[in-house]
Amino acid sequence: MDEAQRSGCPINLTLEVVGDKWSLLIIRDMMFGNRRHFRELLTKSEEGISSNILADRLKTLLDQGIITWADDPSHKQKGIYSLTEQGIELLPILAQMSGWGFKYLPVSEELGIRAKLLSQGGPKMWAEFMDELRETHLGVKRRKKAGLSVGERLQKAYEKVVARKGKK
Amino acid sequence: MDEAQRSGCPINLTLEVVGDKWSLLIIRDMMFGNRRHFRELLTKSEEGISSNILADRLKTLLDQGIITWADDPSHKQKGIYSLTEQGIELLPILAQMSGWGFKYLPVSEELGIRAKLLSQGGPKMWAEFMDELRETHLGVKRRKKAGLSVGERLQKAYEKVVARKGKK
DNA sequence: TCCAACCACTTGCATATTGCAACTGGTTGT
DNA sequence: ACAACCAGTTGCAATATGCAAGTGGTTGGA
Repeated sequence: MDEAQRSGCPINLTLEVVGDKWSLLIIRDMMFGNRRHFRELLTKSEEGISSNILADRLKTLLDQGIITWADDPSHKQKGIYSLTEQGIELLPILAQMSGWGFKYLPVSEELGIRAKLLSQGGPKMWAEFMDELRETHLGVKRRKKAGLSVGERLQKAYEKVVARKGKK
Repeated sequence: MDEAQRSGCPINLTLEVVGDKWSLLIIRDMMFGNRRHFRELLTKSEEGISSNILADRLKTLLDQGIITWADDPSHKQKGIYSLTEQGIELLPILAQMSGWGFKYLPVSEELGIRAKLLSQGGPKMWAEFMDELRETHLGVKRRKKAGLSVGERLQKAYEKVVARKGKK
């Protein structure tokens, strides 16, 4: 990793941290797919990241304070990666990217449904989802809302599309 | 450019289009700095992109329908690059990145002031700025609002910080 | 107890992308 | 007529990425 930065512009600095093709996908999988172990991130992602790149990116994200690492008490070798508050606050960026991609790019139906819901839900839904992430990743308790969580709603919608497509 | 895509996920697709270290900086300079010619983008950016990379990225952005190119009637060699609606709608992504970078990264004071204002202004200010961009880049007339435009306000704020820092 | 499967990576090497500097061919203003 | 400006292109070195295989260890079941 190089330390020389190109400029003090916030957009530039953000791009220097997460502006590559993989970092935000790892964050996405941690947020929406609840992938927390190395192996999960490696094998359960749509895109097939290779292990050396994944290792390198996780290291960078750790250094940057976007994720943290902890032992998994259930397994001596497993570690659990968690998002920090800083990492959780990347959600609005992902949500905006998701909405833009959904509008202008050839998104697949099953993977687009989340983008659609998230986009329709707007900042209010994002804030709710971020609160859920704070609970899962930071252990911050929150008041139970009535009905399904945002995470659950997104998951259900995804599964519904997959089921429907499988039937056809 | 390769055509093989990694997945139909909207976030992934967006990253494949603008997920490199330069594309969004070019868009940023077109939006906030009103850089419209090759030479302006090349020399007046904070970061110092090299000409071959700039040429390559402009080509990609053209192919993707994010910008357009037109002759500059005032100069036979000059071309003018403009944002399309699709390009203008990248603003919320830039605004979110800007806000996140401002909050968590070592942003310089003069370059951070825009991020701060844009973040405080929220989606309403972004929408107004996008309307201004539609006027400048697409020729869409809009109703004049009272007072300074968002673009002008951001520019004034920037100049004010620069002037103050120069004095010290 | 043994062994296959799983765990988190690391290593070596080929390929692709980036970055620098110089260069091209043309236009504009004085 | 000539220097400065215009939009790039070219060649090459340095860096980053991607693939496949390997490392050293843990776990769970027969």
